[in-house]
Amino acid sequence: MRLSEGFIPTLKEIPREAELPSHRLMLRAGLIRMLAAGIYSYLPLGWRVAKRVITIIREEMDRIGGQETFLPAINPLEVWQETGRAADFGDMMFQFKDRRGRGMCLAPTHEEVICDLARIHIRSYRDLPQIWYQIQTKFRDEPRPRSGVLRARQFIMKDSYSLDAVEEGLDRSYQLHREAYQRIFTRCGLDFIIVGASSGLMGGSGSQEFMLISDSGEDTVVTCPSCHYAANLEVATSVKEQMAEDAFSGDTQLREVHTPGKRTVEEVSGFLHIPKSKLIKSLLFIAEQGPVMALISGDDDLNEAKLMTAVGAFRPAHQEEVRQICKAEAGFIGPIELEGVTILGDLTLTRTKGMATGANRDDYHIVGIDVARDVQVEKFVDLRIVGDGEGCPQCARPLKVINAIEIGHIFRLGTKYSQSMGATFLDEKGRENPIIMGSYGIGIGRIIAAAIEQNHDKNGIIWPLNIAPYQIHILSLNADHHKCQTVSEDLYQILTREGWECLFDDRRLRAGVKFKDADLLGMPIQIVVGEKNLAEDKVEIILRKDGSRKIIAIDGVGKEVKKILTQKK
RNA sequence: CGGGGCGUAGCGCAGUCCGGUUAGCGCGUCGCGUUCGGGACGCGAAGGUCGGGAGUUCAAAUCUCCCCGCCCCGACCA
Repeated sequence: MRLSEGFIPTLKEIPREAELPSHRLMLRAGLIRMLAAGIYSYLPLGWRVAKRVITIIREEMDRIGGQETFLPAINPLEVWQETGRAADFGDMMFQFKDRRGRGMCLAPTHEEVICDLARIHIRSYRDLPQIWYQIQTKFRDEPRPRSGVLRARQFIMKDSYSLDAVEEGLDRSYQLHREAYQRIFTRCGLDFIIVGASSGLMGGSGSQEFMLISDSGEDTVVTCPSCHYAANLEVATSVKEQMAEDAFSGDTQLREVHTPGKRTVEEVSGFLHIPKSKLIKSLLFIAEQGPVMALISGDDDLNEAKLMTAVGAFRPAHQEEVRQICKAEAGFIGPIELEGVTILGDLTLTRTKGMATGANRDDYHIVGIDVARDVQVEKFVDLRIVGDGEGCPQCARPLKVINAIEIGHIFRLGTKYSQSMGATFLDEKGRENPIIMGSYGIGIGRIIAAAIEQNHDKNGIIWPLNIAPYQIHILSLNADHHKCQTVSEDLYQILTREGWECLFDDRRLRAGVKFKDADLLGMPIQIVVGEKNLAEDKVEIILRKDGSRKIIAIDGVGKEVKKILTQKK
């Protein structure tokens, strides 16, 4: 492609709306343009990258026996009501009515559609296993789209679904995907880790995420530098060291103390002169089953994902509800002598003594609590957020808490969807069973953004070879210099004929502009054709990756390019 | 949804507090000339519903109210 003819609008100045390096560079290099919040057009260069990524994904999916389909982006709301996810997604789902008034939506994902196909066509265990996948635009009306293409409202996703007759089949399908994903991300030039994850709205018995470590990431993962433990913060666990000493002993004389106006852990701890770890934070939520109180140590924070796992969907109680249920203001509430509330305690509190918490009476706290003796805890579960430096649950060495970008997620769904939608098959003995499903997603836009996050410098993008929009960028430094023009033109023709994809900067612009654009656009190889070297029938080859330069004879270019591009593959 | 910021030429911004010439600057664009290996220079030109609406006023980019859009923090996030 000639830059003089191409639609590759580069930007010298940083667009105001962009903060992340990847977002800025995607705009500056002319890969994307925003149409509305979280809704982007892919321009020719960006789309070339997307197509490369898609090709890699397609090859690896086909390799594990995946069959590509193309499913509707518009779905009748009904199928989403069957599984209850219309309500789960709520405002996240774009909804509208067709002309007959039928409820429709833009699909945020496709389990329901797959399940519908499966219940119509899968009859026998002989029809299984299956892996169906698609590469499609998905829609989610994110409450807060941000970070460019990383959290968009319309985005391209590869999603696949495995259908199996038996649990071991799911294991195999899951494993196949895991391996395919590793190959996909490796081929895209990404440096990633795999972490244990929460299944969230998807349900199912377990999932893993493919994560790319980056300060720009919106996810938080916990990793152990000593062993292989790695988990999303939502599900991560740890060994909390510091509580050992005085946790299981202390004053157990139960009594109320006057704590006027002392509401927060800070205030109460300071006022009563007891460490924060001896306080119990009592947090009131309204779950579907009714009010729930979560108890955690005063020096911990509640992990809402874990609470969700324990009690299902919930929301914080409103002020009036707190007053009504606990007879006191938030800040003075506690689990003791509390009627009609399900009480969940964090594991670390199980046998603690000498604790303090709210008295369910304004301006009073209770001290001298022996949790086992005094608190009617329904069950003790892990509810706390892991902190940096806490002990690894596997090897006890200090954990690290870091930011990451989620680029893929694989779920063992089980029978959640097949059961609610009646997707069943007959097994060898003629019994009807629900199909066992898995679901596996990859965000194409996220791969692109993540690749840039991981591969750029102050001058621009540094494309990994396999997903670079072009492999070679030829710069003809002086359009008025005859030899410069003919030699660069020849190189462009020859290299293209040899099968390389070339971007050819033949514009009538100053050299500096071309250098800057070449660095910004980030093709792996730059071939500089300029007067100086042409005097000796030579051109310069620059590797974008490390800036290394080599001056070689014009007729040696083909060989040199081949050498560089094939050794990297 | 809560908090904050922003909206003026294609892009980046000044002007708004304290109303008053013809609304500016840099980059980009177009024309002519000089220049030509890391975002050149000179001369000339085009380009604006000052996000939208209503109001106050002799007079509104500027003040008031309402609305819209975008960004950031938080909540949320298969």
